[in-house]
Amino acid sequence: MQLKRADVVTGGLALLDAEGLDGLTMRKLGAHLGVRAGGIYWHFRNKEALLGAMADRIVGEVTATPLPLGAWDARLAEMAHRIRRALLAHRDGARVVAGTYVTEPNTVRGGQQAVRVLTDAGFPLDRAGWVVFAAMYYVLGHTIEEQAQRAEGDWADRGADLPDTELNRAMEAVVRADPEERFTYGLELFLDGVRLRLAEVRP
Amino acid sequence: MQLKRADVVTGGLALLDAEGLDGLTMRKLGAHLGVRAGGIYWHFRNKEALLGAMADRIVGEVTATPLPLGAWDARLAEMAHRIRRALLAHRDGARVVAGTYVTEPNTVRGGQQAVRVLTDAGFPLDRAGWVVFAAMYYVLGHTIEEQAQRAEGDWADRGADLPDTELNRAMEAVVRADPEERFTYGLELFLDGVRLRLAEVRP
DNA sequence: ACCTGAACACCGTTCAAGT
DNA sequence: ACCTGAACACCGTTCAAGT
Repeated sequence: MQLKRADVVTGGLALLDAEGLDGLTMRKLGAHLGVRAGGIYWHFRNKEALLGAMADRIVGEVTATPLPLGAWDARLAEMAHRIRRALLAHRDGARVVAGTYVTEPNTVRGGQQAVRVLTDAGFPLDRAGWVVFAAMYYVLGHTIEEQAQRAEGDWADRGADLPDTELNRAMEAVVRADPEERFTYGLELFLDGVRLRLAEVRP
Repeated sequence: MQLKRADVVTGGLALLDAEGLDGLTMRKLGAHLGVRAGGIYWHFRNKEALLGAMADRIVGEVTATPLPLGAWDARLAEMAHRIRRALLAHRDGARVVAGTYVTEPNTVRGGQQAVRVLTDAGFPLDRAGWVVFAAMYYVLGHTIEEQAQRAEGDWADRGADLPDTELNRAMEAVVRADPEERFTYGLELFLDGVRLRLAEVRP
């Protein structure tokens, strides 16, 4: 059976889960697919293009099922949580997605959906775009660190050589906290700002 | 003259500016320093450790000059802007810093300073840590994309193949907007949330 | 203490040639 | 159309040996 573009993406994600982003090489992927490394280049211009397609597949989970109806802020929060979960579903998923840019179909669809949630609520179109990008930066940053922490078991020891001051203990407590709760907290700070702006525009 | 740890970091940053993160190799850095690649390993355990030291030097700019006195939110905003500027001062600076973790001295000092700004304002210590990390995710995410955009001149063409709908034009307008203005807007959304939380705790 | 020389075990990418 | 074989130009890291 001949290889299709989608098979390469599927194989890439399987290899990603098995070896992580740093272990994802064209040679290993070729072996996994029963092909020499060079053969992949018939399907993808280069490794970056393949990673872009993988990223779009990961992000595709977000728009796979329709967003539940409800208040705009609940819908936006739901989207943010879905993105986080989609990224967490694959090893180094956040790093893969962070390294690619907006032009793939699922990513574009997701961005548009988020913008529409805001404009439907009365938010001006241009500022809605700014809000969506800003939120995405937060989600990516948070999840990248979550996965970095998950990868290295020795994260609890980070800063073990630091003096035991109240401040240092507070910093260490951050990385020991429940990631989901911490994610939600930061997301809500952000949404508070959006709510205020919306109240100004449409009182 | 013999090489010191600090010289390797300085040379690393010079090479980073010249070649970007992907062009920063141990061999090229060795050549730049008048040393074989292997020689660097006497000063740093591996490349990751070197990048960590470079990241801390970049971030060191933030605490180099004392924070002006004033309201807590103005001080926090000033720190965020300083971090952004420090990252922008070196090619791929944001990616370098995002790839390292909290334990280097300047990074720790900066984090502590930010936490103290919040606790001095009456914010509880543990939540202050959450806020500082969340803000850092936003700053890093924003600046990574800013620098990716700066690197590839063809960013304006991204999505040129997309249908010319109102939504797509809005998305494209985001990347064409003034980055500093966009950065400030997102930061303020975030600070609005913090202000609200502070008003709850200490009315 | 600080670095060289040389090797080890890899990379991404290209491209004539095969089927 | 789809892939092989083989090469090109690199990597990070290690380590005996030199000074």
